[in-house]
Amino acid sequence: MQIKRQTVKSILEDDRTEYTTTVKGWVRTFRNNQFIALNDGSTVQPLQVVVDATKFGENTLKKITPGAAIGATGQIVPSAGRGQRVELIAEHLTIYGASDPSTYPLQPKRHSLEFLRSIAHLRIKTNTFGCVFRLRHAIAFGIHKFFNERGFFYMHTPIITGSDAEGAGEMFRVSTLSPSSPPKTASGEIDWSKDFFGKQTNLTVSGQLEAELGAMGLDRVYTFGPTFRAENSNTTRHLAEFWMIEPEIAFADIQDDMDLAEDLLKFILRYVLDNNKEDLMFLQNRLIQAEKSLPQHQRSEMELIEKLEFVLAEPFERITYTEAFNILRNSKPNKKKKFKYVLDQWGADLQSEHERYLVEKHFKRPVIITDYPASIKAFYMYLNDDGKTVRGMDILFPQLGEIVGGSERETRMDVLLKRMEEYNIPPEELHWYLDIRKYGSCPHAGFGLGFERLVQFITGMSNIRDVIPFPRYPGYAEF
RNA sequence: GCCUCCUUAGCUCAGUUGGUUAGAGCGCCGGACUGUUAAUCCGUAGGUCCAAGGUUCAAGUCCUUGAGGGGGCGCCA
Repeated sequence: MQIKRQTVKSILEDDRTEYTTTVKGWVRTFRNNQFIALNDGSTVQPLQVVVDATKFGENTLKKITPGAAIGATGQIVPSAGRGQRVELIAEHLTIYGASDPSTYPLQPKRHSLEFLRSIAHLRIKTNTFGCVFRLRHAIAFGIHKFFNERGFFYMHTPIITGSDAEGAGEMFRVSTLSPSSPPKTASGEIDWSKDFFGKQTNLTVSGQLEAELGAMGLDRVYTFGPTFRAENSNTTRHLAEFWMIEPEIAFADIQDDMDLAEDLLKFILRYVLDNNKEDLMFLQNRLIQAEKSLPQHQRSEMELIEKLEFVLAEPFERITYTEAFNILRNSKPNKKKKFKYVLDQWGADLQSEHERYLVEKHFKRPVIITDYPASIKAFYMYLNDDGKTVRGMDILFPQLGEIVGGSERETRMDVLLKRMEEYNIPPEELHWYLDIRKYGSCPHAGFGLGFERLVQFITGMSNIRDVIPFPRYPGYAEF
């Protein structure tokens, strides 16, 4: 008789016992020739499958090894041992796929994250990465839920772009021309008009400009898609391929923009605390274990869940660049020249050491900095009446630095054209972007949220390469 | 791109001022085990000490170059 398969999660959440069911998953350990810890990905918790060795042949028992894919049918009963509430007494066992223990790289022990990164195709089977990727899903789902509940429309902006004026970084070229013998023009240069799209194209670095077009008709939209930066960035918080959320709201100013961003971040924290407590608990314990070997002053001040609840409960600090600059200029590390970059001139960009001082030492909470000097921000940000600051805002988080960057957009055609000229962006490149200032322009604002950085913050994973299944970064594009 | 640290068994690591045959835990392999929780117990095997060159009577250990990895910085999300 075929019995419908249940997930481990649904069995563990069910109060009933004394019923027959089927589970399928992967063996984590097989203890005492008797107890299988079975994980099926539905939860970090394993289901204990109890095997009576006398009922099954040696041929079957020998294949129950770490990593093997098996199915088990039997009674769910209250566990006779400690450590789990219920267990399954196996009546039938099916070996779907054996796993050669002499070569299987995952042992029932702690592996380094660096080693697991080198076997990214298998690390998904571990508890740590199971938790990370379940949380990654929950965060993505929560983001869609948040925007849907607020009447936003999910907008798909192009991944291949013919515009090279997005201004957010170095781009990857997309081309079907032969790299060794591309067609040439009469003057000997590569003839891009012969390329697939009839022009030079790249992978997008941002969907913002197209999202602005969307907001001018749909009122409130958001993008959630992959973005690509060909920057040679070697840090724990940069990827060459990452996912970004970019809402854009019409009839809104920078205050509305900040409110939206803070609401979104808090909604997501609430959502994962409500729905992924077990995964968070596991990652929290993992961090506590990892920090035991560190000296006291290097350990986290708060545990993972405590940190998430703290950020959820407290309002983000909102200050202008000028206020931040003054705090930093008068700060101890600045006066004692402990900063690598000592601040003295208004207009200087804040370095990560400054951002971390504000967030981790001075305010001890997320900080939103607004009204940056125009010279260090993008051309599309609304120029304030002072003529030297723009209505941009960055949200800074502990450890990560900038997690959100946004602004109220420049809507005045003359000002926008002047700013583009300063940035050497030819107006004809962005004629469509300028058109929305010509036809029914209105105040609007938006921001970009780095998805992986949010996943990093919530999971506590220190390296961004460990919160995306198959990371891409300079020199690395495996799997 | 810059700075810095690291690379020893399948994994995680130890290896003293350069000195005999390079060690441990886990894993693997063989055996025991019907209430285990990274199970436990007994036994065996397992090494191009990242690579090349150099210094030295002698190099895992010192020097040079290269490769790979970690962390920090810059760029940003």
